[in-house]
Amino acid sequence: MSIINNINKVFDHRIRLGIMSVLMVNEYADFNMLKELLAATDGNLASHTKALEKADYIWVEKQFIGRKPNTRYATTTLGRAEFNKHIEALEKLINNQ
Amino acid sequence: MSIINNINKVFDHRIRLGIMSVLMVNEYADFNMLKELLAATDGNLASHTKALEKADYIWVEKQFIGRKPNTRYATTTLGRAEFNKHIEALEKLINNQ
DNA sequence: TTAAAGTACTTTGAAATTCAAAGTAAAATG
DNA sequence: CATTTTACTTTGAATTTCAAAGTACTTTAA
Repeated sequence: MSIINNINKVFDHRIRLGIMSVLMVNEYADFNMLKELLAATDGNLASHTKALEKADYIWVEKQFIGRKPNTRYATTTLGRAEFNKHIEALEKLINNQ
Repeated sequence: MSIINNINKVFDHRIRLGIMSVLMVNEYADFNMLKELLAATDGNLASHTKALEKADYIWVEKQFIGRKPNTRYATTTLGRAEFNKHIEALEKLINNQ
């Protein structure tokens, strides 16, 4: 078992780590909120949210606000658990291995 | 300025994060030590050390131990500084953004 | 009222990155 | 001395990342 064993590949990328960090403290965040907070381009953000969706770490809710489409994201139970595991592994790696 | 502004792209990958973590607490680590600690394949480890070298975050010393070649790595001053910045940014992101 | 510009995403495919298999060269083993 | 092992490096296929372009409206403005 290596020292990076519990570091989750899905959270390797800073944008995905950022999305999760936002969603750990906000019940929901919509596309534009994430886009602004992370300074990501549309296409880029879409692919990273899709990767987290595919892993079943976040889920997506599409609705209309007034006449405008709105896409918002939230963590799944699995996502929260995996994120916590990842953070713990990160701390262990950095502080004492 | 986004919430992931000081997250360093070079440290996004778990193997590179692992290499740096090892080298922050060990003055030197050789190829085989890193390979074992990180459970990486030869080619994979070589490309990640090369990436850190290219960024000037680590440097490489090639010597012979007895009759065998030995490649060992150590952090640069820049590497240590950038790693510390990264860790600080990670903590900020995870704990309060 | 309809043309132009903006919003909210999604799709696309080129570019960059990741990865392990294969290669190299010398050492150790039998 | 033939074979295997060690210590890496090279290679290029596979995967991932990225932003430009596309889609489907809505809003503004003439």
